[in-house]
Amino acid sequence: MARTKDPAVRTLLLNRAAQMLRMRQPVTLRALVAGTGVSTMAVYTYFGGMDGLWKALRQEGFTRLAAKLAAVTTSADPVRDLAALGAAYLANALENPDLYRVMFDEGFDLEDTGAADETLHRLVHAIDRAKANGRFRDEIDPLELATQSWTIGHGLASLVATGPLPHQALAHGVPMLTALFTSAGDEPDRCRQSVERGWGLMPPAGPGSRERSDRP
Amino acid sequence: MARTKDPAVRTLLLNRAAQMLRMRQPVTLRALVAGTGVSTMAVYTYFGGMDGLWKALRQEGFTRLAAKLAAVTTSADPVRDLAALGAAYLANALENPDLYRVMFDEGFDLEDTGAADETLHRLVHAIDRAKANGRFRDEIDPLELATQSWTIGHGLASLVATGPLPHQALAHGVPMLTALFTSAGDEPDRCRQSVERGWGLMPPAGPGSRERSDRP
DNA sequence: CCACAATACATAGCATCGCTATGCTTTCAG
DNA sequence: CTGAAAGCATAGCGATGCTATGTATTGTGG
Repeated sequence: MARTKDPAVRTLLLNRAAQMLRMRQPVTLRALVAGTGVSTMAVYTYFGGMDGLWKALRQEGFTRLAAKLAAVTTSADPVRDLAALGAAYLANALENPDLYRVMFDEGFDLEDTGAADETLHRLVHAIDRAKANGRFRDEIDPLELATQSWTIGHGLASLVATGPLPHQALAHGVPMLTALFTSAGDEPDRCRQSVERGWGLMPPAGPGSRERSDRP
Repeated sequence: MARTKDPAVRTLLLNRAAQMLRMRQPVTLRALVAGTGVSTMAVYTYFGGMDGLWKALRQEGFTRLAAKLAAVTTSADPVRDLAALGAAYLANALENPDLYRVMFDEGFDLEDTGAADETLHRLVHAIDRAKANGRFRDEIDPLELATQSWTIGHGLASLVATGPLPHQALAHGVPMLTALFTSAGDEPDRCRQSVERGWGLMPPAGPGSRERSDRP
C-alpha cells in the first residue's frame, strides 16, 4: 500500500556511477544525479547513502568479474584453464581499473557474496580436475592452492592496474603460475606449455580504453 | 630576507597524520591542525595542500618500510634472507595497514623514489648472492625475480591487511616463495627450509595494534 | 471502486570539507 | 636599521554528503 521503487532508476544510477568511474570523474552525489532527472534523494531511497552506492558498486564489480570468468571455456587441460582464468581475472582488472580498486578498497562488505564465492569456486573446480588428471598431487588442498593463485593474480593486477609496474609486467604471470603449479606436482615443461596456452588469451598491452574526460 | 620554515612543524603534521591514519580517524585538514596550535595554512606552506600531504605520507611509508627492511640481518643463506625480507615487508604492511594502503593507492608519485628503489635493490642483491652461491640458475634475471617476489608479497599484504583473507593466510607466503625460488633453480627441500627459516621471524597473528578510536 | 496510508521523490537547508584571499607578523639580507 | 619576502592566522567561498520537510503517487483493505 505504497509506492514501489522503480528498479530502472537503481540500475541507471549504478551504470552511471560505473561510467563516471571509468571516465575518471569524481563520483559525487550531486554530479551523479545531475542530468538523470532524479534528485539526490534517489540515492538514499535506493542505496541508503553514498556508502550503499559504493557497496552496490563493489557488487557490480564482482558480478562483471564473474561474467568475465564464466566466458572462459573449459578445455581438457585443467592447468591451461587455470591460467586462462587468471588471464581473464587480470583482463577484467585492467579493463576497469577504477572499479577493481573500489572492489578491494575499504572493506569487502557485499550484499551478496555469491559472486565472489563463485570466482573462487571456479578455481577450486579446475584444481580438482587437475588432481583427477594426475597433474597435481593428491595431498594438494584445492582451496589453499586457489587462494595462492588468487594472491598472484591480485598482486599482479594491483601493481599493474593502478600501481608502478608497466603493462608488460603482466608477462610475469606465466613464470609465477608455472612455478606455483609445478610445486603442486605438475611436470615443469608440460606445465609451462599449459600455462602459456591459457595465458595466451591475455589481451595485448594496448592503450587503456578509458577516455579520461575531466570535463563532464 | 624572509622567514624560514620550521621543520618541526612539518614532521609534527606528518606524524600526527600518520597517527590519525593508525587510529582510523579521517585525516581531514581541519582535524589535522586542531590541537596543534598551527592553522590550516600550515598544511599549504609545508605541503601545498592535502594532495602534498598524502604524497609526503606515502614517502613516509616507504621510509618506514626501508627502515624495517634494513633491520633484517643478512646471513650466509641468501634464500633465507629473501624470505626474511618478504616477512619484514608483510610485517610492516600489517603494522600500518592504512599507511600501506595510502602508499599503493591513487598513484605512486613520490618526492624521492630512492626509498622505493632501495627496497627493490635489497631483493636484487639477495638474489645476486643466491646466484653466486649456486642456489639460483645463472640465466635468472635478478630484477624480474625480485619483481615476482614483490608481487607475491604485495598480493598477500593487500589481501590480508585490508582485504578478505584472515591473518593466518600469511602462512601462504612460505609455499609461494618456495615455489618461486625452486623454479629459479634452488633445490626444493633445501629451499623450503631456508624460506621457513627466514619466514619464521614473522610476528604471530595477534590482534592488530590499532586502537580503533572513532572519537577524537 | 475508493479513500487511506505508506512510500517515493523534490526542495531547501545544515555542518563540514578543501582551498584561497587578505592582512598581520616575523625575520633574514643588504 | 630598514625593507621586502615569507610564515601564519582569520574569514569566507564553493562543493560535499546528508537530513528535515512538504508534496505527489500508488498499492491495498473495506
